[in-house]
Amino acid sequence: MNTDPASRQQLLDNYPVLQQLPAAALAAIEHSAQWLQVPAGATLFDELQACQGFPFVVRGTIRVSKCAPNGRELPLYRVAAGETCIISSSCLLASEQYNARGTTESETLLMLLPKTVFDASMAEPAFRNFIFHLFAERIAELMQLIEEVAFRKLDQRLATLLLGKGRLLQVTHQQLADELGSVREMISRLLKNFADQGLVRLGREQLEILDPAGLRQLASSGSARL
Amino acid sequence: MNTDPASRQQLLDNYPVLQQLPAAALAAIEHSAQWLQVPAGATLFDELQACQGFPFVVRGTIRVSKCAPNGRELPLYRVAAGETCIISSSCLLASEQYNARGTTESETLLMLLPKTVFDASMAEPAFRNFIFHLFAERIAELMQLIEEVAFRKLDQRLATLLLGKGRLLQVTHQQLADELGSVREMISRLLKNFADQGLVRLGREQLEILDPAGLRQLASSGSARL
DNA sequence: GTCGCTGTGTAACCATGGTTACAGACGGCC
DNA sequence: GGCCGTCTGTAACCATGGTTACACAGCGAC
Repeated sequence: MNTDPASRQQLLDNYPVLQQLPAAALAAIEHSAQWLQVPAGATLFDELQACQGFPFVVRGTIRVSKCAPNGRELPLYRVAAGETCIISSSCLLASEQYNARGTTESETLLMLLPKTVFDASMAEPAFRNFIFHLFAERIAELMQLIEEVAFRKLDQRLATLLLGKGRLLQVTHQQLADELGSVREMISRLLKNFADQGLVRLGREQLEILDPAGLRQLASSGSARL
Repeated sequence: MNTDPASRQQLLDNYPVLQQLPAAALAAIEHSAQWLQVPAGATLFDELQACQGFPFVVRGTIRVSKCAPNGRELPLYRVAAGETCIISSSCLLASEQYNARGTTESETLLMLLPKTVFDASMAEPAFRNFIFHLFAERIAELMQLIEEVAFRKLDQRLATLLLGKGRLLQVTHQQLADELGSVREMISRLLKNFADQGLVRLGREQLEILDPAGLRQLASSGSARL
């Protein structure tokens, strides 16, 4: 198939497990895999769709999210280069339909492995272990997310979101809202609050963090609203 | 170790995968496993605790849930005989701490496999596949749960909960509240609503479903509150 | 410049659901 | 019967967060 050598090298660099496979197995994968170059914002898969194949992300990231009927959207996790999409794995293994949506966040290059070849590859211990360990790691993230949406308040979640991304963020309120499964107006409201308390300074499409410690405290404990 | 023959047979019946293992592997498991007979309501593991071992449930069920600081509790899933606990698997594989609580729902008999032996067993393809497939199946349930708590309203969730358990339920309002991560008063309120609409009839520690179709409709679509 | 798009500020309103605080009902036990 | 514990009913209140509806600011295209 179309195998641009540079991309192939990137694939192998990002997924070292592929080099641990027997030559024949790797050849089988490369022979039947389909390469896709996708622009930012494209929908790779959606709810109720059958899973076509297993994606290896070579460049870019995929954002996997649940969508509410009214258009709100809650991101579940992201798949960066070298990682795997547990929903895809899960669907392929259990032969189920997708139960979330996957969209590209930036221009993305991926190699798509057909279900039959994915199944065959699972016979390889190295490959199986690779998938398995990423599965295990992602579980904790999902648990964390459940706890977040079920029990934590929006201002706490927002504060958490703002932390650990440097002093100056280039984001719109809408993007923050999407990240939390909320709406723009709520974010504006809460951010204004934060600003009033001297925690942040607001600007068009940007946000300066003035008091990380204060934010951290707000994130973990009680709120101070409206 | 203490291996009551009847329990051993139950173990093998519930976990056929064990019989597919080489005799030596099974022997190793049986040799180092620890049997536990636990009363109902006992806490098997809790958040921030290291994972001691991998449980095979022979009789009874384990309820795994997230706990909010204020005492509210949201069940994530249950582990019945023959099933596995993905949090335990995940913790053992990733060497992480637990991030949820596990309690027995009834008197429970389980066989606990130490981490070292669990790791060793993962070398067996049959065992690995067994764990893996249950992993895959549980993922969808967790996604479903995230969608529930993030987007669905309490009356819809309650209606869903009531369905598919027969005409006459023996439950207290408190138990229903615990099942949904809510509080007793809300459940009473909503149930009274349901009763006013002729969907159910209420009684002490019991609940008769009069109009399953109506409930189903409410569960899937719009509400009618207060 | 001005048109128009995107992003922001803001206020009023409303739906949801949690909290507090009782009263009473049922049933078991003495 | 009387006492007590559990379960239920209910109402008032409040916090959270989503909805609606604007006004306006920044900025690029023309």
